[in-house]
Amino acid sequence: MRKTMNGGRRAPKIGDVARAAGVSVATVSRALSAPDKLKSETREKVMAAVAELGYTPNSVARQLRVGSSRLVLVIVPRRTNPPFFSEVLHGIDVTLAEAGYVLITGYMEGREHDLRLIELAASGHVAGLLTISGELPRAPGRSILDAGLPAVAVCADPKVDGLPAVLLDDERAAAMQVEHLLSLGHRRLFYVSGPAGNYNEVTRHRGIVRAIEKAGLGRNALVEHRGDYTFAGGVAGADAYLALADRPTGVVCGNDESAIAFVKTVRAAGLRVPEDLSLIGFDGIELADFCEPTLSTIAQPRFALGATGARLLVDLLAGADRADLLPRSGKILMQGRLLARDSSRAAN
Amino acid sequence: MRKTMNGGRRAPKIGDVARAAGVSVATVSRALSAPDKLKSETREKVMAAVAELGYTPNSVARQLRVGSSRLVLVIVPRRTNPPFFSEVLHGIDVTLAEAGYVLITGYMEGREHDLRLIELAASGHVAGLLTISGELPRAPGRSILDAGLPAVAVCADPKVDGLPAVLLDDERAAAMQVEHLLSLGHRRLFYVSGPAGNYNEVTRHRGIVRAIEKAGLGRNALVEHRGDYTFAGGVAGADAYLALADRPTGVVCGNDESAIAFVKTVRAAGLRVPEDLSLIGFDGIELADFCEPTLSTIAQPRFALGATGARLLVDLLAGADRADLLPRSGKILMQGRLLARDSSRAAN
DNA sequence: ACCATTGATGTAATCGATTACAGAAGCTGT
DNA sequence: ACAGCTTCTGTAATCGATTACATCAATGGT
Repeated sequence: MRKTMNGGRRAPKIGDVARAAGVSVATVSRALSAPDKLKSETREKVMAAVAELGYTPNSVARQLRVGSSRLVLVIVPRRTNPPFFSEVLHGIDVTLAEAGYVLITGYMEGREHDLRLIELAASGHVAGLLTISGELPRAPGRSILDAGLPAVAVCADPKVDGLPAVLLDDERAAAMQVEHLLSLGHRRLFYVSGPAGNYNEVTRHRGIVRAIEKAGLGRNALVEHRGDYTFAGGVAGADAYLALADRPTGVVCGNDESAIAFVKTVRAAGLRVPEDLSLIGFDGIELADFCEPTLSTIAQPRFALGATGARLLVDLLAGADRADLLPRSGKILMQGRLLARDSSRAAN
Repeated sequence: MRKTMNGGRRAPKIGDVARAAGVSVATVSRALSAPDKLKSETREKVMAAVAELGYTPNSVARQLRVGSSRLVLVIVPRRTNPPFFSEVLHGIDVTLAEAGYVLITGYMEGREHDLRLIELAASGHVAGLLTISGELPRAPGRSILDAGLPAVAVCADPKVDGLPAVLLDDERAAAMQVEHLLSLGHRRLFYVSGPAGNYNEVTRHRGIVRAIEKAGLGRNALVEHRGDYTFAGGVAGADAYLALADRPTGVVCGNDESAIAFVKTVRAAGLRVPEDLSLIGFDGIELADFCEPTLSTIAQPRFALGATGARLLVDLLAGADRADLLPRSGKILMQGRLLARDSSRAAN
């Protein structure tokens, strides 16, 4: 099989350009990477030959020689919320591109497959790593960090000790959910949580409890129900809510997906939102603005989370000192934004 | 800056392994790529040293030497439906991994950024290309195909002449929408289309018209409204529908998103689905099963589309003859599947 | 007129693997 | 014991760029 298909011509190499321009390969290389070291006359001669032949440097060879790559591998878990992460990826991509890097995504699927990602990282192709779930591919006796690549976690508490992270200030954001409902006059709240032990859940739960304490309400102002951030979990939460004798008028959901399921379920049971109960979600997904009624929620700064994480990695790759970029905790917290929409209104 | 962080040790090279095992570099290389050419005793000695040192071959060097890569670049347009494509990507990823390739995704953002992708392809890092929108990054005077990489389009009509493609049989699928509603006894249909000129729209429209003709109904059995596959387009379509004096009882939507918007809008106007009108969407997105009422639709075989496209590329990369893998049209068509749910029922 | 200095370019070593070829070792049959 | 094989392993060329160092020309100062 021919290696190239464009008319049988093989890709031009630096030597071809040198010959065409009547100079040495060193001069061609310099024309491309350090143009001001050349006499402008020579430079133009080389550039003309480059354009003429359609030369693109073979960056595999370049990488082998200089030992550094312009590729950043972003680890994306398979089981995740695509609309949410697509916007985070966008922020990462734009930031990396501005800094001259190329984003490549590696999906974590499972054991055998993930080994491939570890090898990719160890193989010298990749300059740095980002993970958007806090997790990294693992294999028995091997870690993707063995290769010594700089790495940053975005949007999640890193499962790896000491990994720098950029994430939402979950405690504050959850407090904002509570404060919103309390400010509307609701005095008792129902909470559909995330899965037990989950970092987001633990942190947000703390924010909720503290906000209630701070408002001077007792612990019985909060009725909790264990959810799991899924649609089905929202349905189950609503069923539990409907079964209560004395229902709180405010509902805090762990995310928008379960909030939408909650609304759908209580409406099917004859309750009206927001007339009978006010509800607030978490995440700010697109759908939250399309559903009926539109959903009050806390929007995560998705683009900014990705962009900030990527910026941090780029600075690390440039050799900046970790201590100069990060607080001692190793975590940069970003703030959520309250979107007050139709699913919440003043208690009567 | 130190290159590695794992205690200052640099990554072991093939020479280090050779020394540790007391053999030559050629033997180490063979132990890894052609184990049966070695005496088992030697092989085990080498493998022990490999494990001991935690050696991973530098695939940048390998690639430079052998001239072939195991990376496949998947071109993903930024403006696209993430939940839909994430499942397609999954199919691609699994298939490529089985064949020993690694998937990397490149997002198309716009001119300057896309140039980076062209350079990545020309740089020797990449073995082959997949596009999931039919489009490829372009820059003045350059095409990503100049590098001569094998390429395949999935899920879309290729905008590039002669690019092999794997896509849905849109004409048949659209005909299935019509047949479903006709079989339920609806005799007049309202159609919320996709944007004018769009390949999917043109092809599906043909399927709809032919299905109606085949049923012996006249052209006036179909009322058409120009949509654009968005939520807002669905709202506008519903408004047009509501303004009709004599409303058809069957509604065909170009996709699920606009179908959901349509339902929401007509219900707000007091109509009931499916009591007053039956409706069918297109795509089979998750949400179609969560909304109220659950949406009848045509599910695209998303995983299979990705897997089949990736399989095709892998075969091409292995040197298979294009003519042996593809029909003369250059397109492999896959069938949609009817999901009859609550939004459609027998006409009364 | 000559040496020192600067600037521009060329020569060749280098990155870390793969692999053609050569050479060594072990067998077999006579 | 030796030619003729086979089987295994080692030596060194190679992939295409970058870059340290060498070379050469031009310039300036005295």
